[in-house]
Amino acid sequence: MGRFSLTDSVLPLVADRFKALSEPARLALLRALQSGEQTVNQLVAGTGLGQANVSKHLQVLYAHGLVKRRKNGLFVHYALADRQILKLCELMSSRVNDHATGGGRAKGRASIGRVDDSDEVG
Amino acid sequence: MGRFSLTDSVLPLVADRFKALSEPARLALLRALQSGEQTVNQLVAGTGLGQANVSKHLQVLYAHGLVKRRKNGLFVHYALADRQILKLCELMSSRVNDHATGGGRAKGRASIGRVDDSDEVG
DNA sequence: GAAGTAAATGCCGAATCAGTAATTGAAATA
DNA sequence: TATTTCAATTACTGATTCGGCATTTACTTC
Repeated sequence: MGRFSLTDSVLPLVADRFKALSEPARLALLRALQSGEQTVNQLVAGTGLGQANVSKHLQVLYAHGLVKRRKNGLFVHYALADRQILKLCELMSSRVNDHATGGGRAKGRASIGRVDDSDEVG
Repeated sequence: MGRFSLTDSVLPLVADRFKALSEPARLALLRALQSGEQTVNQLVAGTGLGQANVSKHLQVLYAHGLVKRRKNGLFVHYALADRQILKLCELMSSRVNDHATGGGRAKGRASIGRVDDSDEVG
């Protein structure tokens, strides 16, 4: 197929994946899973979110392949599907730092390939 | 600061950034800007979206530092803020491929560091 | 100044989504 | 069997957001 994987047909799917990461609660869950798998109760305790809320967010993460789960008696242990997810989050986090701290003007960090800088509209 | 940039205070900001990418229309706009800067009208023609719609989505992208703009008379030219954005999208796109094609079971692609594989709940 | 074009904004209806409470389902235990 | 506990689901509410239409703003040209 094409050199660019961002075809029309996958746009909604990619958007959906990003949407799965567009909630602080879900990011908090992923972060909590950094150290290893945890039960729903542990995640509830660790994040301070409600049980139903955590459960629903976990369904979303699972449906999008961001976490996997393992059942053991009464408990369901959730874990990151892979570590690449955190990479994505941290990558975005550094972008946030760039934009928030510098207000857009690079401070010497990242900003690969500026296109043009003529003048900015107010 | 910590080794992990995903602190509590940045969670909402990171989530917001992901949310900015969680719309097919906005992804289509970013993709259209791959080849270089374009005016709003060009983007309207290229994406098939309405003018007001495009304009609003561009405001979102701009507010999050994903695109920059340059005014020239009547026209406003938009361009990608940097190429890293596309990297993020393509990274996510390949994840989508992984999950959609394989249904979760890795086909030999990616999937860095599986945590555990005991049994999955239905 | 009047007219025309490009882009942004305001308003509206429809749809989506987060959070909570209450209920249900599943599994261990008495 | 009855009870308890963990997790998932349902129903509901409030808030957000997308998209389109109409309008306004900014700028050029006549």
